[in-house]
Amino acid sequence: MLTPLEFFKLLADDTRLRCLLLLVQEGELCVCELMTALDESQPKISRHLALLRDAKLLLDRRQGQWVFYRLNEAAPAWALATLQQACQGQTEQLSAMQQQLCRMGDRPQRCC
Amino acid sequence: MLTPLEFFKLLADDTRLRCLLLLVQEGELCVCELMTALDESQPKISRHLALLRDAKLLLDRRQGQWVFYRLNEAAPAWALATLQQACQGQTEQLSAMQQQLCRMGDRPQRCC
DNA sequence: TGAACATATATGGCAAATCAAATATATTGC
DNA sequence: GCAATATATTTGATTTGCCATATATGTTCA
Repeated sequence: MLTPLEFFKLLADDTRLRCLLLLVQEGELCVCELMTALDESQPKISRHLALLRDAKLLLDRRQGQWVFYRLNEAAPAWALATLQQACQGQTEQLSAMQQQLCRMGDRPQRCC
Repeated sequence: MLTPLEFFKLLADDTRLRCLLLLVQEGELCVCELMTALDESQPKISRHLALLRDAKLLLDRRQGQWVFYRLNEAAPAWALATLQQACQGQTEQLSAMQQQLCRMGDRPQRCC
């Protein structure tokens, strides 16, 4: 079970926090989309997503060559609420990342 | 201005998190009360409280030989809401600390 | 009054532990 | 083989705790 301390340690990193908040807004993104939106390297993104998945904050699914990550709605209610609220303290950075996403060409199709 | 990242870094430490959550519940406590409730050394408590005060999450006031700390209600709304919610993920640890407080003899009187 | 002492809190220095980035390499599916 | 993703290793930076000590307030008593 996720404790508040473990949860806040996961949020206390810029890369992980930006991944989480962007996923709160966008619903589901693959690693390459997160790389573009955050402008970070692939191993860096992948490693941090793995930590969030191990803590059961994120769920992943493979679709062809892509792995899509999304928020785990079964996470504790207090944790989900905190993520929602953090978006309000980060609006400008979030919209900058969303613009990066929109400019990205060849985004993978979602299905299933 | 406090960013979500800075805020979560402050919460990502057991001593600071327990201080904050206990202050959310109790309203105002001095250093020696926090030492008793958390069972931690005086320099450790003092140093972490100073970080929280520097970030303007806590306010302090001196009354005689004691320094009382309390939550800064002027902190960002999303931060205050997060603290409230974290209490819900920490109820058993919080009540254990409150019991420690109740057992403490010679607690300083508040005034002003 | 003021000297000596007690209590409460803060801080500086240092060693240990933790965390994150970069690079190289491995795996998986087409 | 290629594209997308995952993992291991090394290295460097940041954080934390502990100890000793400093400061600040209060008390006692001559």
